[in-house]
Amino acid sequence: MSPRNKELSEEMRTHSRATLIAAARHCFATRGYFNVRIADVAQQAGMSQGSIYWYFASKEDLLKAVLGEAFESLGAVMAEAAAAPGNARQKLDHLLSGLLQYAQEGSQFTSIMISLMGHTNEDMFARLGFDMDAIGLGYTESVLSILTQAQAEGVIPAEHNPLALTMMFFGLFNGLNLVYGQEWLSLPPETLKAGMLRLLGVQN
Amino acid sequence: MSPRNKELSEEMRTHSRATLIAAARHCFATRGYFNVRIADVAQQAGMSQGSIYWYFASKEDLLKAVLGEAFESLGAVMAEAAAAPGNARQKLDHLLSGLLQYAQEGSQFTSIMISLMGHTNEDMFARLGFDMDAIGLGYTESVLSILTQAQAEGVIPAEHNPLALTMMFFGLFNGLNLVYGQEWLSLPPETLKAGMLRLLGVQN
DNA sequence: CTATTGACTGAATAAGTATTCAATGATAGT
DNA sequence: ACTATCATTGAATACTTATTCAGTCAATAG
Repeated sequence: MSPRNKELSEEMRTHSRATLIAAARHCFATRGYFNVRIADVAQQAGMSQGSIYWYFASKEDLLKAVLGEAFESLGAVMAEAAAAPGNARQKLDHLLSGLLQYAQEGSQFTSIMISLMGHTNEDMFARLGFDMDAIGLGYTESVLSILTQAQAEGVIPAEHNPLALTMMFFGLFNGLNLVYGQEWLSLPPETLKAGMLRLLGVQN
Repeated sequence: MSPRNKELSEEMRTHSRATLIAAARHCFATRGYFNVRIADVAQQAGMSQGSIYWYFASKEDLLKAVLGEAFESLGAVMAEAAAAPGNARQKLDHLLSGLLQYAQEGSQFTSIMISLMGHTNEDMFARLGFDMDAIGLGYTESVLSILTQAQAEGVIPAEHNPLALTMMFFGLFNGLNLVYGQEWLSLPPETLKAGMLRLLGVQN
């Protein structure tokens, strides 16, 4: 009286779950959450609609899983740059490179976040269980710590307000994704980095 | 054998149509097109669902009316700055002031556009009858003309690529709206303008 | 007063889509 | 071989929501 052994079962489960999340990420990123049908995700994953409900309670629950990964990986990029050894200028380079790379590899994440951010369905994120203030604060703090170090080292003039710089920096990064999709990444990285550094007031 | 006279009828019509567009603009901007129900717009306008279909063929047709106004008014801001008299530096100031003012007064438009741009439902705009390439090009050209003049006048170093500057500029402006909603407008206008000018490589 | 027109209503309809669930298939211990 | 277990299926269900339409109302010319 026993079924498949534990290991295989576990393996199937993690595999299917990952397949579904990847399919959902792809669909949400390319067509936007509200334009994607559960049937689309199932087809993309090569599974049935019913299976989705074996792993996720609802379409929103699926979105939650996708977004969770997204927030985490973006946060990691920022935190890594802030924690990197070296002077402020090196950390800034680290941050810019990391974000450019993230924009290329993790472009699906950014697309999804953008497609949701536009919808000021205020409590959508809250309903999903995300504390956006806390998440945003985490990102902000990483960049802020680099900028204040840069001011201390005289790389950025002291008269600039670091919080304002951080906001503009995030605005620029997300805005390029918003307006130009992947297209902005075809600009030379040096041009992009130079622009971001100018925005931040970095003296060359 | 005759109804209400023409003038009154016409008046009712334009009034109701404007009311509906305003209601739709408000709803779309605050909750995002896909989260808004026709019933919501009707309630916001204080009219019945049926009335909407007296004036608009469909929900999309209503969106089209709202977006048409949006594109036009944003284009006007850019074109006005480009056509203003004076040197490049003055035109840049004109542009920045215009956009900041637009962001405050016409914030609903920007929110709606953002809520739609996120959805890479490629042909949505085309289905609505908008040629996005042409519209985007119009905006780009206005800014581009100012930037090339600025380079000719030595206000911006010649080594910068004006198209890249334009893209980053649009990215920054839209990104601030995307990430921070109206909140970014509480930063001092001088701080914002200074940041934008730095991004554009303007020498002070 | 009355007939005619056109704006307007809101309940009914039609379409679309998230979710459920009874049935199936696969596996492995007995 | 048998059976318990659990992932999986996909058609049926339940629900949401855009759209329709038969009818109401207000205004006015005759």
